[in-house]
Amino acid sequence: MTEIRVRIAPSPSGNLHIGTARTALFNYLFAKKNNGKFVLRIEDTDAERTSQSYIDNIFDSLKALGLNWDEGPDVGGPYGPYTQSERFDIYPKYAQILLEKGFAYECFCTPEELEAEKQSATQNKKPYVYSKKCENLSENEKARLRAEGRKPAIRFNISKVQKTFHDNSVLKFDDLVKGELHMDTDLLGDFVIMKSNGTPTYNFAVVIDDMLMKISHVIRGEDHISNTFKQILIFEALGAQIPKFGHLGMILAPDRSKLSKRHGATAVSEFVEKGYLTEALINFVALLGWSPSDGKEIKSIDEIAQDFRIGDISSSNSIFEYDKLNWMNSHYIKMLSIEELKEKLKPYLTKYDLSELTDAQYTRMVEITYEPLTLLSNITDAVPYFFGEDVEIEPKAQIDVLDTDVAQDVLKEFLKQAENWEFSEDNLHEKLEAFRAEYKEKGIKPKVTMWAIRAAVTGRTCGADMTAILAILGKDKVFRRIKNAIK
RNA sequence: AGCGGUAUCGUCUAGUGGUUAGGACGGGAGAUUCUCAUUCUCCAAACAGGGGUUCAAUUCCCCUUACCGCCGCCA
Repeated sequence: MTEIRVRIAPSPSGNLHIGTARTALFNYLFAKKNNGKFVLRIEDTDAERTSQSYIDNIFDSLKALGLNWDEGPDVGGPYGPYTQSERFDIYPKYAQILLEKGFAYECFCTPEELEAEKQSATQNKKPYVYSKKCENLSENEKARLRAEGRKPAIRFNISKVQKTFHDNSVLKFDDLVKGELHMDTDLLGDFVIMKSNGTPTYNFAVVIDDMLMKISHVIRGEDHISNTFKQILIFEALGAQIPKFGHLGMILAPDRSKLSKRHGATAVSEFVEKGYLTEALINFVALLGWSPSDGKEIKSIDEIAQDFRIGDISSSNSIFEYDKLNWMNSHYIKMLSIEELKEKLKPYLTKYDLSELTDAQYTRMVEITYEPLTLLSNITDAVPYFFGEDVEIEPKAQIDVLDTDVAQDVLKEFLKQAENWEFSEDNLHEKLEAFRAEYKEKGIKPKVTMWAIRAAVTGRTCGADMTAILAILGKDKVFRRIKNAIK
């Protein structure tokens, strides 16, 4: 039995996209489930669009998501290098083999000539297919063209290969997720495998690398289906073993267009900055197309791997809805321990002076404020009143609460009574309960009583547990703020 | 235009030749609470349309429609 080897092959022309992350995840899951290897390969044949910061971002994001690779540019492996730009000496050799076998030919067409072909095709409302006019150039003609200074590209001879290995022009393969797929290869057109500058095109480099790296299963987005037909033909022309293919539906934005910047975050790192937990991201994205056999949706990556069956992946596109992601994120936040939370929340509290709070106070603050968080970043706006001597009063709290006679009365009474209170949480809890009861006697709802205190102390009409807030702030600050609120 | 793919509540999905078509998010109602939130209970919400095949079709086949993707010396 041959080893299961899968790969994720991102192109570093941008930060790691959430869609790429999902593809990586499914590859990872497939490898884990089948005791296979998960390979990372960087596809940077287009130097123009590549940047080191993108490469770093891809590495960091994949790691953060827990999608650790067994072989890759940094960790190496038996089939390296794992960065295509470091493999440029490999591809021409195989192009040469194809040339010699007659499965490829040199093409001297200029961009202008090619453009003209395309133009006439669109004018005649026909799909564009390369004319093959360079297929049978004589050695003399090639020499003449070369003398003109023209550098040839190398094209793959589709029909020649198809005819050599198949009875008719239809090519079929069994897709792991979509079932049997077929295509009339006459419609494909002889595509370039080596550019005139000597670098390979995507379709060629992928095949050479997948072959050399002994990739057994290629799991990728369905936008690659038509490439797959071309790639299978290259495998055949080279006499190589053809991997199994599985094509995943795409992730679409809520408006059913491709998920892009204008829909919000697209890069994993952006989601993380916004305060999404990578565990939530992984869990959510796994549920796009895959569903657990026991119906329990909250699952760790390991649990998902256990239950993973590639054939059960939905073959349709799915829409990326924030509602569920947000719900899931808040769920994962609630599963964090307080110690973990204290650390993870710190990056979002830099605008405050945390040294104002003792560790015990900070702990308590986190305990009483984490529950409503959807994003870790929500903490920023949830806690300003824990810091500084005074507090900013929201207009709503001022007008609806503090400006009322009841509130003014409550505050004055509170000041009087609390003078002798010990500001421990237990004690406050007891005292406040009695305080509320007292006002309830007078026909003032508990809610109204507490609103007055809350508005004066926090500047808001809603927020965390009031007793704990008072205990954390301490008598001095609480009295100071209440006095400020009294007219 | 051509080619390929997909089609179950608004969204992610389960499921079956005979089911009250299930769950989750979101939405609505209520309970709890000092507020927001949490939690709990309940409710509404779907088999794209048309033909077949069959005793029976959401399920199998065909067509239509819609949507997505691909048609580069980008990946």
